[in-house]
Amino acid sequence: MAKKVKNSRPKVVIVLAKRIKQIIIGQQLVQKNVAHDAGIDVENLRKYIKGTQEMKIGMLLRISKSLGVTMSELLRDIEKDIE
Amino acid sequence: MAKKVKNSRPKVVIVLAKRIKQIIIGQQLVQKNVAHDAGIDVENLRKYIKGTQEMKIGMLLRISKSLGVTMSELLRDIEKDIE
DNA sequence: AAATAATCGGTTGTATATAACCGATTATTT
DNA sequence: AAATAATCGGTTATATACAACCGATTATTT
Repeated sequence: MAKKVKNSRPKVVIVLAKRIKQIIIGQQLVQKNVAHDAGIDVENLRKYIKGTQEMKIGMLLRISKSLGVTMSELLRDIEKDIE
Repeated sequence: MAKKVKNSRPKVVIVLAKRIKQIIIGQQLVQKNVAHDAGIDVENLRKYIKGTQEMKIGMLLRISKSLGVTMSELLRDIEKDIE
């Protein structure tokens, strides 16, 4: 049995991913453009959107900017969504 | 000539470090305790405080919690300090 | 229906985070 | 002044981020 339960991202990563996705959908952004604006490959952005890849602070800044929101806005009250 | 100019952390890392330090000083927190609460070695916390080490989102959450602030508060308007 | 774009889960290789630890130095407490 | 704690810049080893890319599948556009 392939026991590849490797989906153990911190919950904050998962919730952040959902928020990024909501912004993209809500503002009808195009992922390819968001990725380009953030200076990353769209396939890699997708991993952040799906929550399968955690990011560092520098990347959070790049992505939040390309989404047109501040990091603070992106993370507002996220602690409530995590517990 | 030892040309080790390796201090090229993203500016956001540097500014975040200053903010963490300000909170610790302002609230007269003890680094050793902050580190313990965050579940990290105090020497490693120091690197975040000095801005010599970038962190991932999960670590940001741990440290912000041990500082007694939310990530959103910690990052408020940080874009203005970076530019 | 065919063409095109988006999505998905994956890969490799390099850079970097993280945990744990260290000795020397500086700062604070006794 | 001596003892103790904090700071600093460093280390090693392992885990993981990131860039770049991929083929197959799904979704959308033509």
